[in-house]
Amino acid sequence: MPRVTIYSVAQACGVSSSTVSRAFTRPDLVKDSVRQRILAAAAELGYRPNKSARAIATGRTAMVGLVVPDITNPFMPPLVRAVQRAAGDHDWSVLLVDAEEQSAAEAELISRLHGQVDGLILASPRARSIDLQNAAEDLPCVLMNRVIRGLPSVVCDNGAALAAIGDQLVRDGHRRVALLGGPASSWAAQQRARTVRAWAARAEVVLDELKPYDASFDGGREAGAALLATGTTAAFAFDDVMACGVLAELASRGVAVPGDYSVVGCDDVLLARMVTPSLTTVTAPFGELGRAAVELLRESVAEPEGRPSRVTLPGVPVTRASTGPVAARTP
Amino acid sequence: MPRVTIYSVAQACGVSSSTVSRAFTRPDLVKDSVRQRILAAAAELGYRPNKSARAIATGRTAMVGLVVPDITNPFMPPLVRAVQRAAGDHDWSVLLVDAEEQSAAEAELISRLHGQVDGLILASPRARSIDLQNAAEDLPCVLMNRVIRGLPSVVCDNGAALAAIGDQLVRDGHRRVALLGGPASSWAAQQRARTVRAWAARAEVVLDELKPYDASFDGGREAGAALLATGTTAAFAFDDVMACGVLAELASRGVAVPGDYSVVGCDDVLLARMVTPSLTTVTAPFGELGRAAVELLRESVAEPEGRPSRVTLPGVPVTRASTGPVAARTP
DNA sequence: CTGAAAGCGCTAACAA
DNA sequence: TTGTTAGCGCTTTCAG
Repeated sequence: MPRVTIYSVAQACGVSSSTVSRAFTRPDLVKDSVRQRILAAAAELGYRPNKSARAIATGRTAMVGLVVPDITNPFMPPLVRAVQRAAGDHDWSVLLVDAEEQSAAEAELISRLHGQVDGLILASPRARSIDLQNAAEDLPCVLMNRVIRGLPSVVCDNGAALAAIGDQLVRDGHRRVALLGGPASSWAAQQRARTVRAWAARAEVVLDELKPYDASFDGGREAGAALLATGTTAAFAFDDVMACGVLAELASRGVAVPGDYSVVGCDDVLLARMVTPSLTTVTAPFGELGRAAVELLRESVAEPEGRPSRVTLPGVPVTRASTGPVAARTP
Repeated sequence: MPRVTIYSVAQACGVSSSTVSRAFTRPDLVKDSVRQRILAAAAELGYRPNKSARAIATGRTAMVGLVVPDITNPFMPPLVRAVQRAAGDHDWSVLLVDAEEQSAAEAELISRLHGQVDGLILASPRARSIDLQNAAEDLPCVLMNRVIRGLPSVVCDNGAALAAIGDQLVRDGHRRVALLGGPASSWAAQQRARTVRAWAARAEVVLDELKPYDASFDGGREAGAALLATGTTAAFAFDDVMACGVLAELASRGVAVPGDYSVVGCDDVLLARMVTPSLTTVTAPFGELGRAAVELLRESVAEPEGRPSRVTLPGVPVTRASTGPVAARTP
């Protein structure tokens, strides 16, 4: 069974291969009647344009590389979905690369993608800025959840949402809250810490910044244990996963949430709804983040030398069951 | 800056382009000294083989399509990672396609991949068997967690593990347990139901099969509510996600787990450790599942007409905090 | 609006 | 062991 190509279709229609090609890529250049005939014959024969051939002829692969530091982090799947959907809207396929938490390996993985994809979306990359900048020399790149000089990026600004949740805490009587920072090297962690600090200053709340914990469930457990010694009545965790660890630790120590202690997460991953109590957190606009990233990447592909854009999307506060009024001190 | 191709490298070395090509693809056919020279020049010039060109010349894209029904299901990320790692070991890239829970769309998505990938791994596909069989006509396919006549597949057998957990339940005094089946159309759900039934018969335990619930957190909540009316003291949930829903519902109704009721999940996704109490469940051997799938796919690509193999890997029981002895009836 | 022809970068006989 | 020569399937000038 010989493969069906533009030539088979052309022959079947009595036109030249170029006309068939045009019928698919520049339909406006082909007379209506002819185009119809071609499309019909193509469908009939089961013709599928060969992507590789097209790629080699045009220099475009119609693929975008999506590099994630850790696909098992619940933040990623919704993001992957969003990116993929947005990419699909432009007939781009997504080549997924999971760095398996090896930040040092990211650069290497990225360089492997060269020539295979038209551009890269780097979701919360952990590699060194310099390596990322180098990677971007070769290939259009868009960052998500990180900002690096000279590169386009889309980030989520949780400042207002965290402040709103903080204000509610204050109304609930909390006067002293803890901040559980994420890894010091994480851009998002720095960002969130900064906005929480700013809020605390404004709200005249005492903020206890605990040492950075790992952005993981176990990191959260550690943090949860440490929390108890602080005299705080509420905590902002770096993200939902860490917050879950805090919840688990508090539960194991018989501390009631939100009765005795309030916990705030961030990102609103699926998990946030699944734990008991469900987490008060900040919903990341996954869909829009993905769309924006793809949009920026298209710009960057179209105009590699253009000035890098930055898109900032606000997170949305959601109050659930992990926060509440400070318990009346019953001695 | 002209792109660097085998020709640039050839010229730089004073050899022909084919020799350069060989130096990369069939190094054994090139004299050592020459190969060294070529590799050095290539590195110097920053040569990267163009995948599309190679694909069009060889008919192989070195890509595998990984189709998942729902990337946000926590079962998938570890599987994606495993497949990707195994694929990478053979220098295959992974094109990820998330069907976004639209089982009807799967077939369409699959057919889009035709020509773009050398083969397909379909993880827990929900499309109709006939559509999947048709897809496989065009393209080597391997199924995961589903068995369809004529297609190679790798599945996880949780029978022994579930039985072991069940036996422990019996030792803990449980005499009547519930089975929360997943969606009736799910192969895995049928499979699990079957093995639990078999165990119950053997163990002489009364099994209450509740109507199929959605394999989701909310499905689990519903199930949890229904459970209370059954007179059972323990339940096998279809998977961990559903089990989490059950936990949440029981918690909200003041039912202590495992004090008043025991809950068993399945798969051991990250989530299983994060909930309180942590879930007794069956660990799926993700790494091996991924490796096996890639291995079968390679066979299938090499020998499209070969008899389809089947690999079955056993799940491993893990006892955590969601199961325990039946509470003494205190009237 | 359509066809002829020249590549895109690489591989794979076939010769040498 | 190496070079020559055709392609792979598609796009894209350039003529017509």
